[in-house]
Amino acid sequence: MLKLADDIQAAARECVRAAGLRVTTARVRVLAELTASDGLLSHQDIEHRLGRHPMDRVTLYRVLDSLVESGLVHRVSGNDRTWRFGVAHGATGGAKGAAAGSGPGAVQQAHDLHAHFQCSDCGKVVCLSEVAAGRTLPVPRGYRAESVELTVRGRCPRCVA
Amino acid sequence: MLKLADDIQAAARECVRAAGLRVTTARVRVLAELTASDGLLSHQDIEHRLGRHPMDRVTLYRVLDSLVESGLVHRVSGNDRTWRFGVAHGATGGAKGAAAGSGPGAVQQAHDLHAHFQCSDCGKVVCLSEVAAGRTLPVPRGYRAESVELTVRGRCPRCVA
DNA sequence: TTTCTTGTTGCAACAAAGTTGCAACAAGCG
DNA sequence: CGCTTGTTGCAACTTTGTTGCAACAAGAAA
Repeated sequence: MLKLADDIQAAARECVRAAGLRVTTARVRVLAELTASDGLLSHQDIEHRLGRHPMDRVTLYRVLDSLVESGLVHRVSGNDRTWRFGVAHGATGGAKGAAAGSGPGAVQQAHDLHAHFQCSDCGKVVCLSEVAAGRTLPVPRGYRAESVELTVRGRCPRCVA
Repeated sequence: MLKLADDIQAAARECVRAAGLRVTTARVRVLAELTASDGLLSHQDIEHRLGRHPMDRVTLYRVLDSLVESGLVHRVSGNDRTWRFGVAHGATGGAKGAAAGSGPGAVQQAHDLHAHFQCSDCGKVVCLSEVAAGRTLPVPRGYRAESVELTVRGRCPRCVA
């Protein structure tokens, strides 16, 4: 357990450095937390997970900003008006995969096609790995499409009951 | 022009009543404003459009709530963390064109497949009418899909330049 | 190791967005 | 016309995100 946590921590540190950012404890902790989670985390989720040794709200905002900007993390807005953050795949180099195997949702693709699932009950968001949606979509003339975001809404296993 | 505005107003009034809600000026004004707009409107947009004779912020929140709950209006969250509101298709029975009655019955339309376009520059959101996306999407086992939301991001005609 | 530079953190104060409780009011019904 | 009940507006509050600034630490160089 602690071993795994250390692995994630180390991988996170490596990622932060590789991204050309200064390796600060704040960044490493946040990235590690995101890596350890199975779903995307809201700002508040992260604050909770930091438990004791909390970090200033402002710092968390700025840390997330820097991680997103550097491409290590991506940001998704669910339909509940809150941002959620998750590690951009490829970023962690499989830090978690090494320990957990590549289960469902292990692969995330380019930013071009985000596919997510959000539970309409508990609000949890997870990445859907391989949803092949038509890449070319008809938009009215005059509009220029750049990317597509696809969100499936429904119940997660926990809330299906 | 004023004629058209009156038509929209009257149609809105009719819709509110058909939805089983009390016909109040606040509701009618908001619904008319949404009907008259070509794109979706944020909370703030609506406040602006109310111009003089503004309405209390709280009231606007509650009016929008009631309209959404009754199915007259639908709510979309763009990627800028704000909700936008638009008349649910079929709700106004084409009030913008012909203000006659489409009868009491045909009020609500399928929420199943929302397709929207959001300009990454100015943030404007419009409904894409006929985007046929595969209805069946593969979700991990244990999850139950209920609806799909599809958002295309790019540049609107005004921001393409 | 020590020192220096520069990006980062935490604090305080602020701004924006949304919610709650309550008294006054008006829509719809008889 | 008057009654009942849902609606409105106000004030106060909570949540969420931002800005300016002084203190601090990461990384590189001495």
